[in-house]
Amino acid sequence: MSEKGDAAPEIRARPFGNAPHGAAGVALSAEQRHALARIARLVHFAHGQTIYLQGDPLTHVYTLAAGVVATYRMNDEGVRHITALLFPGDCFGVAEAGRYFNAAEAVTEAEAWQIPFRELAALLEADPRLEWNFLVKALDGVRQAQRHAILLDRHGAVQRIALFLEYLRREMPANGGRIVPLPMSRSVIADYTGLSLESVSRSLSALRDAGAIRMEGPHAVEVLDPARLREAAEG
Amino acid sequence: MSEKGDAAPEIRARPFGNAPHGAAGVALSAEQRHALARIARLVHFAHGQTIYLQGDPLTHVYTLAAGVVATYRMNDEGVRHITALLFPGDCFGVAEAGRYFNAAEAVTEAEAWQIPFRELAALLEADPRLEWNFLVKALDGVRQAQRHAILLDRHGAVQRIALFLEYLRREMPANGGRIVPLPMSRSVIADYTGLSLESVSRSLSALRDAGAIRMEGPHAVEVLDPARLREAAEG
DNA sequence: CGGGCGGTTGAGTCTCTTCAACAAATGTGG
DNA sequence: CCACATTTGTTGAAGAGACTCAACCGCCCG
Repeated sequence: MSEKGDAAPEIRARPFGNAPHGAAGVALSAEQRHALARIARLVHFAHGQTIYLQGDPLTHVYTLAAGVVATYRMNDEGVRHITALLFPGDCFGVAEAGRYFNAAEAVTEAEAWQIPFRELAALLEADPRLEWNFLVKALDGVRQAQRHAILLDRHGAVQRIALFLEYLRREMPANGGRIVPLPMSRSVIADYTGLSLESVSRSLSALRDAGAIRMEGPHAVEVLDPARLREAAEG
Repeated sequence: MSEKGDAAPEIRARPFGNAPHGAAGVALSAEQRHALARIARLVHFAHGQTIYLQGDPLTHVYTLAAGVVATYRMNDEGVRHITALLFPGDCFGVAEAGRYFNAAEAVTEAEAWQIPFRELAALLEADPRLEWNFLVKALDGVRQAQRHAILLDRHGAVQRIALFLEYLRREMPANGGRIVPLPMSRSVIADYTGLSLESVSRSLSALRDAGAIRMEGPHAVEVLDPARLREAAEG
C-alpha cells in the first residue's frame, strides 16, 4: 500500500487515437490531478470489504490507487458474475439512471480516490481536456469488457485460464512478467472466468503438468514457457 | 430505411446520473446534431457488407441511423466472436492506439453517419456538453458489454437464447413487444451467444415446444408467455 | 491443539458440440 | 414461369468435456 499514487488521482488507459490532441493521450496533467485531488478523498478498504452494492444511489466515482477491486452482478439465482477486475489507475462506479450498475468489493486491501459525482460532472464540463481523458478511459473499459466476453466465449476451461493468466500478466507486471501474482481466491477466478472453482484448480494443474507454468504457492505462478501458455490459450 | 434519422446524427443511451446537467441526459440538442451533421456523411451499407476490419487505421467513428450492424473479433483460430450488435442510435468505431479494435459488418442493409475522427475530437474539445453525451454513450457501451458477458456466463443454451430474446425485445420493440424480429442469421446469433448454430436452432425449438414463443418464420418470434420466457432465462 | 477455510483431486452425470443427413427457402438462368 | 443449385435452417446420434457431489490435504487462526 501507500505507493506514489497517494499525492493525487491517476488514470491509466491505452490511448484511443494515435495522438488525439498531440498529447501523450492517457495520463493526467499535473493540473488535472490537482483539480481532482481537491474534490476527491483517499479512502481505505479492507480485504473483502464491500464498497457499494448494485442498485445503490450513485454518489461517488472512484479511481483505484492501490490494491485490487472487483465489480460484480448477481445472476438472478444467486450466482455471482464478476464483470471486471480493477487495478491501480482504473476507474469504477458505473451507474445507470443514478444507480450503480454493479456492486464493488475490495479483493485485496485497497486504496481508492473517492470523487463526488456531481462535482466531477461540473469539473468535466469546465475542462474538456479532462473530460476527454475520462472518455478515453471509458472506451478503455469498453475494450476491457469485450476482451472479457471473448475470454468467456472460449469453451475449454484450460484455454480460459491460460487467457486469464495472460490477461493478469499484462495488468500486473511483476519480476519482468515471469511471475504472475494471483491476489484473489479461486472462487474469484471462477466467477470471473465463468468456471466452477474445481475447474479453475484443475486447469491450473493441467498447465503445470504441461510445463507451461510453475505454482509459486497458491497466489502466484511463474510462467516457464510463454509460447506453450499462449498455445494453450488458443487451442 | 430512410427514417427520421436522416436529417442529422442521433445518439441513444440510458442516462448515467439522475439529471447530470439538469438536462434530459441522453439525446443530442438540435445544435449538437447540426454541428455533427456538418462534419458527418450519411453512408449506405448493403446486407453483409464489411465496414472496416480489425486493425485498420482509425479514420471515422459511426453512429447508426438505420439497420443492424455487428462488431466482431477473430478468436485466434478463425472463430468469430461478435462483441456487439448495434441498433439505430448506437455508435461504433472503438479503437486502440489508432487502430480499430473490432471489425464491423452490416447485418442488414444499414445507414450510418460517418464522422471523421479528427474533426470529431476537435468538436468535442470545443463543446463539453457534446463531449459529455459521448461519454455517457461510451459508458452505455460498457454496460452493454457487461450485459453481454453475463449472457455468455449462463451455462445453459436455452437460458442464453431466452436472455438473448429478452435483450432483443428491449432493443427492437415491435408490435408492442410481442413480436421480436430476428433480423440476423442463426450463425450471427451463435457467434453472439457463444453457442453452435445447431444449439441455437435447438434452443429456439425448445422454447417453442415449452409454449414460451411461437416462430413467425425464421426471422421473427412472437412471445406467447413472457413469464415462462423469463423463467427459462433464469434457470 | 482443534476447528474452519481454501485448495486440490477423484468418479459419475449431464449437456453441448461435432458430424451428418435432411428440409426449406432463396435466387438464377433457361 | 419453372427447374435447379445454393444457401439457410432443422433434426438426429455419438462423443467429449465441464459440472456436481464428495473426500482429502494443508494452512491459518483462535
